[in-house]
Amino acid sequence: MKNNKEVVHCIVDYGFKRVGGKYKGRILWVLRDSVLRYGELKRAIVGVTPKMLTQTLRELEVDELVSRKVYLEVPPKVEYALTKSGQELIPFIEQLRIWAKNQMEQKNITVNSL
Amino acid sequence: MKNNKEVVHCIVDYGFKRVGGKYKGRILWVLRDSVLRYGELKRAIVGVTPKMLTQTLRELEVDELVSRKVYLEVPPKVEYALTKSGQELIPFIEQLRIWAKNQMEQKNITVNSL
DNA sequence: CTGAATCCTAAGCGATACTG
DNA sequence: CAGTATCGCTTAGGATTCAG
Repeated sequence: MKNNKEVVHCIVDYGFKRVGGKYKGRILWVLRDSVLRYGELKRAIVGVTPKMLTQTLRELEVDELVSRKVYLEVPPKVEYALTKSGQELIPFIEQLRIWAKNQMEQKNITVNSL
Repeated sequence: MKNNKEVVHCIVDYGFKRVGGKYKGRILWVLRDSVLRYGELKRAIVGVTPKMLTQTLRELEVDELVSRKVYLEVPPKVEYALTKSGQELIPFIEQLRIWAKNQMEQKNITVNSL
């Protein structure tokens, strides 16, 4: 049993808690313009384990940033998409991305391509 | 000795890593329009311990989001301020804050006032 | 006043195996 | 295909004390 009492100190705090953690930002970003299946997400988010992917998707679902649609087929098919709230987050992630891009160029940092 | 090899999977990942952690967002936000001394920051960021405050400020310094100015006086006086890169981050935090405010209103969430 | 040092806990995360 | 279950590690973070 998990104790879900989250202490929110201010509005900014609340906002960062929604998109914090190791994978949330990347997941929201890859879902920005396409609905993706579980396996597609798994391949897109390099390095994520099934456990963490599922866990993170559940949290995003609870916060209503991502929706989950199950197709009753064999083999199973599940699609993930941004909700309206999730989409509203994209422009701001885009800003962060532009900022990050500039920083990385200034500091000559390159992306780790496993 | 700490191993500083940070694995960056993509640009968005890099961006979130710069502002991630429990206090970075709040610190950047309170510094948005004022230069603050260590003690003032301590009072502003409710619940932070000196260890975490110092540690977080050091990380922000290394990333060059915050500058540290020491006055050689007795008693000591140290001022923290946003750098140019840090200031460039404010619009994005502001957007996130607006988004969070809407979310909290929709969900009837209130801020924890210790 | 502005921290540093130490010790400790919790939780986030990883690896692996298994299933309807 | 889309997940669970289990175990174990690592590290972020907390509590407290001390110091220039």
